Amino acid sequence: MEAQLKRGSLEVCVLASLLKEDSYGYKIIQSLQNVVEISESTLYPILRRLEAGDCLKSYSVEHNGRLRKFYSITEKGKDRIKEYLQDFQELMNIFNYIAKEVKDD
Amino acid sequence: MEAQLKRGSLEVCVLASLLKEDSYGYKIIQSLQNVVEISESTLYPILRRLEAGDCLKSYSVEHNGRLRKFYSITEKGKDRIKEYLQDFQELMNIFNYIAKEVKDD
DNA sequence: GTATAATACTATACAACACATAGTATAAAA
DNA sequence: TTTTATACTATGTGTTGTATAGTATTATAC
Repeated sequence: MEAQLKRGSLEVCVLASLLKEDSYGYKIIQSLQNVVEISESTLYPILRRLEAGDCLKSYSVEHNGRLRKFYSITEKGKDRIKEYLQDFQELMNIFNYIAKEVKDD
Repeated sequence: MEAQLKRGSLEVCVLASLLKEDSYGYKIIQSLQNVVEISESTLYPILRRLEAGDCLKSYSVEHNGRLRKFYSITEKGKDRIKEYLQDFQELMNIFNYIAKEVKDD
């Protein structure tokens, strides 16, 4: 899958993965494996950006002597998901147009 | 609509608009108005990129003393559209996952 | 008992692309 | 005669997915 097409969706995908329960970097990657392949170099910057934008809050929990950083979604994060779902309808318009032109050709 | 979400789709949208007949910048913007709002500053770079990538060919036609640049889609351009339609299925997976998580929450 | 894999991050840098802004220039319409 | 429509080019910016590299611990396999 072309990288450009994922733009805007990956962040929201990460947000959505935190709706049911808080999680941390490594586990998020695992839990999304069936949905989309997301590497560490993609995920961690996303987590930091989302936290900087108040869509996520984080707290650290000690685990085997090391700190594990957990993230939880905020109300703003939930709003962000809703906006995405609406925006995607517009993207579907574009997709439908392209599919139609191909079919008619 | 958030700009990032359009990434990768606009180019293909322009390609698809040229399937039925050749066209030129200004007219492409008009013909896509019902599908997606695309400005000059977005379209013209796209046309140049697509031509540089051999997805489009161009030729100039004199019109009212000025040259009007027409674009026609190439086989490579058509292949590009097909790839997009496939990639979009993967994007739908992401969307469906997000919608599901929201619903279950 | 040592090498490998899994866990769990941070930091730096790059490339693609949507879009803003500005500039150029002609023709038609008000 | 001023505005609107037509029809482009050029330059620069911000976002974001991803590559690469580095750090450090624990568990598993040979």
